[in-house]
Amino acid sequence: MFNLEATLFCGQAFGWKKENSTYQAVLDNRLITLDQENPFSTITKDPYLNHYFDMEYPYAEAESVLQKKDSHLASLITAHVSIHILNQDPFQTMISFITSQNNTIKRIRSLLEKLSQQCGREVEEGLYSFPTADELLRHAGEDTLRSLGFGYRSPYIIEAARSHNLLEEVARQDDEESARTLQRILGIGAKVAACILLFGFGRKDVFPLDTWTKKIMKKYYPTSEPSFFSPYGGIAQQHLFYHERQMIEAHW
DNA sequence: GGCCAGGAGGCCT
DNA sequence: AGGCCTCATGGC
Repeated sequence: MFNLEATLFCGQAFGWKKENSTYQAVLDNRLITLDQENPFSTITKDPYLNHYFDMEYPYAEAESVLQKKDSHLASLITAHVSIHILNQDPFQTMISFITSQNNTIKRIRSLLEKLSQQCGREVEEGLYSFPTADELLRHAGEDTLRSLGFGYRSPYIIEAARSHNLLEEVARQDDEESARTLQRILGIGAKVAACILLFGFGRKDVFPLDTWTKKIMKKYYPTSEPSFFSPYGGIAQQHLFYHERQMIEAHW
């Protein structure tokens, strides 16, 4: 059991939709439908979903270590129950977080959906898979991406698709070296590289530093660095980020 | 209500 | 330090 809502909508994945009383996404050319009331039986029965939702990772232990480290995080983890880090496809993760730069979650979701419609396969009426690198390059050039609204990120996405073979190297390298490898791709800097490693390669100790998490560090941990949360920086970051987003949404 | 800056989970030059 | 695509948002 974990917090599915937080896991799906706290900014690590952009393809899930809340539809009637279900959550839906296309994963690996398959339409996945989870019942909001009872999603976990579906997940645990399906080996693919079991891995996608990272059910094999010992979250209880990681959370316990983080809770002992600091009281702020302790209360957040207690409140959130458990947020999992999804094992997403590395290529999809790379394109998604290139798209995310200087952008809002709403627009990121919309852009990636358009990209899937343009380049992916229609798995069910109106529902498209996320394209592979080859599919993307076959069905879209820089001009197509610009017309879809990707703006200056368009050449970055083409470049990343052409460089998708680097992802195999990344998988074999440690956190620091793999971050450097990713940053060889035009349009990928330190922040986007960190997101790809955490959300596409399960690197639980990578802590993406962006405008939000920098503010969070300044506010709650003015004398600490993200390495304070090691070896679970990525998990800590999810709880800190999710909480800060909640505060803003609650303000409405 | 309409207009217009400044910002949005960065990165490049 | 500035510029970049585009769009939703808030301030006048």
